[in-house]
Amino acid sequence: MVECALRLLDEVGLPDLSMRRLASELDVQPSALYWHFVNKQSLLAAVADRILDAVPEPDADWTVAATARAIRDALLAYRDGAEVVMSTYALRLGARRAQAALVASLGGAGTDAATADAAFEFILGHVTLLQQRMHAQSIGAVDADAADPTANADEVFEAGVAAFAALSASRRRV
Amino acid sequence: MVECALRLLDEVGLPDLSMRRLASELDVQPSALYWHFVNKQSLLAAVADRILDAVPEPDADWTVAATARAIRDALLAYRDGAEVVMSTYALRLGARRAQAALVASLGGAGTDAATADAAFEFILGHVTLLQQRMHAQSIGAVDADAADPTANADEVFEAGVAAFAALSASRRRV
DNA sequence: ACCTGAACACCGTTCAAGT
DNA sequence: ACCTGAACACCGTTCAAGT
Repeated sequence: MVECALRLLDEVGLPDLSMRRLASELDVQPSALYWHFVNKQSLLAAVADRILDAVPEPDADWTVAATARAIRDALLAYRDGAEVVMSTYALRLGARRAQAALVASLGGAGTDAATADAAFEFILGHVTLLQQRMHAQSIGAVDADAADPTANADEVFEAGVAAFAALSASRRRV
Repeated sequence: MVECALRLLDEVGLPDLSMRRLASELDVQPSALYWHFVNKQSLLAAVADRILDAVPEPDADWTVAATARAIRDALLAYRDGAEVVMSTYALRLGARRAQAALVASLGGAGTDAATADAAFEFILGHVTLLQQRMHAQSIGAVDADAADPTANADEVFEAGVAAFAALSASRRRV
């Protein structure tokens, strides 16, 4: 059922992922879904967890850049993946996993927890905006003369990662 | 009319900011709104621009930290402010203003544009998550024994800002 | 344990018609 | 130029009742 929701998300996007549509995809009445999940929020939280399952276990041998890229790629693997994770982040059902991976890469606990959180917030913001632009582009709701907005996404991402990696390196020197 | 939408947003939050509700607040039929805006998206884009109007003009004398804080505070000034800006960011109707301010603070054009974009993505991600947690808390949809999730938000924000400020400083040294 | 059927209180958007 | 009235095709969620 979460699998079906994940597949549907990738097909139609978050705005069109409705309980009714998911139900009909499962050949079931909409009300049937509420035996399995109390509401749509918790269904989406389960979907968000599944998306972040692709992030590898925390490992201190990974660089911040590598971990950041792994998280980014997990979010990019499904349409509107970042927005789903963001919208259910408050419930903290998954996410910890990704943050733990970042903490490990930053090389230490304690003082680096805040930096890991900040790095995670950057990644989520980055990918959400990127996926939004991808959608706007597919709709054609963008100036035709404007340059492909997703073209320099990698450059921006690397700039952000470089900032956090530099901070991490300077701390290690201390 | 945008003013009314802004006020309503702050009162009821983004999920409850419907065209129908806004219409009734204006003592008008819902269909009347569509003479002024083609759809809800463009109405929200206008609201997003209004939110970012509070960000000061680009000024090279401002530090990255100061500019970042100004943007954060503009987003925090209205309920769900960051989410509104994110959801309409693809259209690029405002946002440029905030990014220009960051570019100026980073002290230069060209090579720092990507860093400014990354910093902006961090701020948006940070505040979106913060406001989401604030909402979850007001609903009580969070473990009662968990520590106030907004408590260390400042620390996380400063850690992120420090990362971008450090990168900017090291570039200046070159 | 798991699902149906029917209802409740909503949505965004369109469009002829009014003034 | 600006708004109404009525409709269309949807929503999330609840709850008695079925099996």
